[in-house]
Amino acid sequence: MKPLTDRQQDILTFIERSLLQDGFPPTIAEIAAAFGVRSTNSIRGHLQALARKGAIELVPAASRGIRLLKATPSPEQGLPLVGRVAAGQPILAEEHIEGYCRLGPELFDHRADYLLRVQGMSMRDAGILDGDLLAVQRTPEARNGQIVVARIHDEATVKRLRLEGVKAFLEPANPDFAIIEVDLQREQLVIEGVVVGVIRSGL
Amino acid sequence: MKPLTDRQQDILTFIERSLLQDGFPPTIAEIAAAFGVRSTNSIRGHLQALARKGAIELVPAASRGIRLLKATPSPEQGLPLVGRVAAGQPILAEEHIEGYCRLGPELFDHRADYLLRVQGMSMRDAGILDGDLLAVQRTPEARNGQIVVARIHDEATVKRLRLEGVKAFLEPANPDFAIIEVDLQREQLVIEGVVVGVIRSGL
DNA sequence: CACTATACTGCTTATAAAAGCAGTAACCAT
DNA sequence: ATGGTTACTGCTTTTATAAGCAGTATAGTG
Repeated sequence: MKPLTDRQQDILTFIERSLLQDGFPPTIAEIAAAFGVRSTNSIRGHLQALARKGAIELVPAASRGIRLLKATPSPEQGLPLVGRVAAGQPILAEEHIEGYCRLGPELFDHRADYLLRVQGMSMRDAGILDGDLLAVQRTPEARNGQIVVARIHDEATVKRLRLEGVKAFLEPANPDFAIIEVDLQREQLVIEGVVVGVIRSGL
Repeated sequence: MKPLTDRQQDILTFIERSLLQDGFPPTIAEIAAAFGVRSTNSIRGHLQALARKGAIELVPAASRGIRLLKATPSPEQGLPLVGRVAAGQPILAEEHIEGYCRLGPELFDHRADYLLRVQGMSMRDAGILDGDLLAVQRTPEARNGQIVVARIHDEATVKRLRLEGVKAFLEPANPDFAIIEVDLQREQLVIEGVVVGVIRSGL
């Protein structure tokens, strides 16, 4: 991150204190008033600079649309919740992160690194339903029979892994879906992580 | 503090989650949109009720001027995890509490009060398996079709609730188990809470 | 020198958002 | 019945706020 100017640092500190005191971020006009500046435009420039440098995020057209990125208001921000995973992009790319869930990574038997929202019913019989959140541990290694997050043909999928010699099978837990067969000598199978837990909130 | 209505509780939870995800509170219009309500006025009423009951504070004439007063109930220790429930004893009796799980009660669509460990496979087809943790909201009211924690003959059980006149049916989600029929005129059915989420950690 | 970044003034404009007013309807308690 | 609370619709008005445009001044840099 590029270094902040003194003025930018002061403004950032003011935003953090406002957030703690008021419970919500200040408006641009409030910042200007606090610094004795008569024009909001100056502050806007500073905010845009802070956004460029990655210190904050500005939500367009939203009042008080300032989001602190680096400084976490609560010490533990929780696990990142990943939504749709686009083809050809890493899972933890920032644009996929829908939010953060405050839960301890040690809640599960194995440490979870992030949460992934399930799409579809292909793992129904394993008790994994559409819309569930999967707690995923980020690891390239998976054992036979584990439920994994795999990437095949640039598409992310959740299946049970079965390894037999040079072939890998990605087995759904639902007879309505087909087993995906991968010839490891010709195709690439990337294991993004193993599923260590399930969370369902839509009840 | 006066008890909140279901609607008020839902809105409070939504505000908490917005705050965690966005970094600032929602506008009244955003809350209305999230709940599919066409008039912002209804939400204003709810917010004023929440302010009257001391759950939030409203900053007049300020956009997103919602301040949470009651910080999340157990910020440090998390939700209590209840193990086996003995006959004739309240669920949250201290001797049943196995431990505390560090997760925010606002993680689920409705606020969870405690976690309960599932015994048996009677709700298998609802994606609830043996050993899962259920997030339970403590309420004596349940709607038709909700999965509830009920107490019948001094024994706690998790089933889907179906109400038909003076009879209540506790339906398992597994053809291997029998439906429990309760005549409300002769027997007492105590609803301990409704299931608002599922957590599975043994994967 | 031209060129860029920082830091500001002083307006205007568009819109986001709170606040107000007048209703309807259901439910509950007295 | 009567009043209170909850829960909503559908408008209008007012103000809070972001965003845009046109400038000024200072300092550093190749």
